[in-house]
Amino acid sequence: MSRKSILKVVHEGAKDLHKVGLMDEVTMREFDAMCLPPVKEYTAVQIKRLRMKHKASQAVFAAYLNTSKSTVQKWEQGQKKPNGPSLKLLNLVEKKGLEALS
Amino acid sequence: MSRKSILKVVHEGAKDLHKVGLMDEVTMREFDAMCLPPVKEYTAVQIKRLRMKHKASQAVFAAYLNTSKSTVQKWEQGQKKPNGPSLKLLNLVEKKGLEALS
DNA sequence: ATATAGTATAGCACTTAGTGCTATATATTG
DNA sequence: CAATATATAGCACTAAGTGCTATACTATAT
Repeated sequence: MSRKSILKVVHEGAKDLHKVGLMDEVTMREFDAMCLPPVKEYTAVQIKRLRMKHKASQAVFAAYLNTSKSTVQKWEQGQKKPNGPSLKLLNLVEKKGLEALS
Repeated sequence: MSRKSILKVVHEGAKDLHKVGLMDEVTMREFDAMCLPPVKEYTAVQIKRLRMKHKASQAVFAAYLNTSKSTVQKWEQGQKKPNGPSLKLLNLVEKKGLEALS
């Protein structure tokens, strides 16, 4: 059994506890946060591939992420690395597509 | 007729053009980007309200946004303002809930 | 009553992402 | 050829972000 599926099962169990009233809302939220999928990091070329996969120019891609064109350029050239929230957005794009940011 | 609905109608028309083949994928993406909903700004207290509305502690909220607890604190105290990508995430939370970031 | 744990506020020092600008190169299209 | 869109590149500045520590306020449990 993979580590991932173990987490999933435990999480299901926690949701049951919540239904029965043994775990309140706030604690439940805490638990959910601990089960958040790890945020993946990207290399410069991976970012570029991700963008082109969605047929977006640097300008358009930047618009979706609400950042500047030059920032996207620096990511793709490896001059700068996207910080936490930016990485989160990149992960969302990979998982759910650009439209998920609309 | 509101400006918003005008944009919506024009956008629908563009999608039709796309279906008929008069507008290619790339151009379509450009168009979509221009129709992106404006990203709303938040005051310190608005950020705090948004977080509490979702029954999340500062630590949990930070985890969802993939940022640090102290950054969330500074936002809520008005010491710092969330940058572009962070604002985008806050907008997503308000529109689709915290779970949308999973 | 007091100890414990979770949460929130506050301040400090440092690092680096982010921004804006300009310039150049290259397709690509009219 | 001219013109537009796109991408690469470098520079200088600002401010967000991070990590840390300390304090205070709950609320719950012992």
